[in-house]
Amino acid sequence: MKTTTRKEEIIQVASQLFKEKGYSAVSVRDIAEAMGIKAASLYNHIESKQEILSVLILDLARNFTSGMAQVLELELSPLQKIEKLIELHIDITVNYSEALAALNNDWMHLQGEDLISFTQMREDYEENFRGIIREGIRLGQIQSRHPEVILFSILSTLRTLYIWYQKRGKLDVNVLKKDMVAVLLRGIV
Amino acid sequence: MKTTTRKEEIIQVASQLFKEKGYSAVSVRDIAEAMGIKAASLYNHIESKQEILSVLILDLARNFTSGMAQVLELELSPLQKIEKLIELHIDITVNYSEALAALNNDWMHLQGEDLISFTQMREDYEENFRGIIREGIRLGQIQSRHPEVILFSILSTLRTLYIWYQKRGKLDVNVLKKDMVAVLLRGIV
DNA sequence: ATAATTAACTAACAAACGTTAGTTTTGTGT
DNA sequence: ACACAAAACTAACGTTTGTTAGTTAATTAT
Repeated sequence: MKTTTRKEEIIQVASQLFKEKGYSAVSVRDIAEAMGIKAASLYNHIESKQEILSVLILDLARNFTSGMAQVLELELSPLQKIEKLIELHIDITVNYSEALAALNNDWMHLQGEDLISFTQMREDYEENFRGIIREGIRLGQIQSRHPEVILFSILSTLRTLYIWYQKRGKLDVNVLKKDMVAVLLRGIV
Repeated sequence: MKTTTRKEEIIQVASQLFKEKGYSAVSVRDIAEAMGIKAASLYNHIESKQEILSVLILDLARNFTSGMAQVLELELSPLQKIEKLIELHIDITVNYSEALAALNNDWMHLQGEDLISFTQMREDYEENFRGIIREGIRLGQIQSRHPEVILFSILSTLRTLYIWYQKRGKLDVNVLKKDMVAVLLRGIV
């Protein structure tokens, strides 16, 4: 039962092109050509070029949001929660690296309500993450540094992992998780 | 003696727009409007839109390259060299954040020889950084983990610092350097 | 076999794109 | 006041952009 609709195919092909050149530099004719059809034919399946971006980014953003919600429900220490979040990011990186590229680089090209709800989700996600770090500091599990520096250092690494993961040929996900947790939490020294 | 030529003004204005929307999503008419002139007038000062991108990115890339060269010449331990490199990135982030955005996000829109020499500089830079990490591991100063994970974790944080630095209103550069070095080298635990 | 649906096609649109040519305005030094 | 250079202008160019309309071919359901 492999049901990939034509629309999903288009979105997938488009996401690969977006990853390479960015949303604005990819024309609908580029997408069509990559699928071996004419540009106009795309519009039997999609409403607009915008819709592709919207689906790509918002679906993934909801993915992050629900992942965060699940972690927050668990009865874990702050440090263990951060570990879970690192694993969440890595899982998403491995499975949705193209959508992740769009989310990272092209979110500002969303329009109207889409842009608003994305920004909101992103803000909430970061705020939740920050809360976990604060709690970790309060409990003495995390160094008493400005939470913002810690949050940023972890998030920026996780967010750009997709660039690096494809380059360094698919190493084992579980090894990667272990190493990332070690480096991000305990440093390199 | 403040000599900012008109060309430099254009490049600076353009870089701010590129930072917000990316090279491809900014038209020469956008740039002109931001300067209060007509698009055609830009061409009294620049050769092409491409030239703006080229100047922005390659100048900065050479900046990184020479910074790395200086660090390599110093008689320092690997760990101290990494500290210097972190400081180099932070200095560049503070002073050239717009060009840094272009370098990070729009380098793939360089053409011909520019693209080749950028890619080469970037590769060399990373290879030098990797060498320092390897040496640190050899000397037992750095944890014996895959150098690639360490390199990536540090570089991705430093490369995206510009996004975060502007948002969290200009905190003191020296404090930032200290905190970044601490977090990146010694972790958060 | 026929009807209905799906998905491709050609042709064209108005708008926006980077850029060129030729001209006029603005500012500076003599 | 005049000459010269710098920097703006208007007008237009050929392309490319996202998208629509209308039509045809291919597939599936009855």
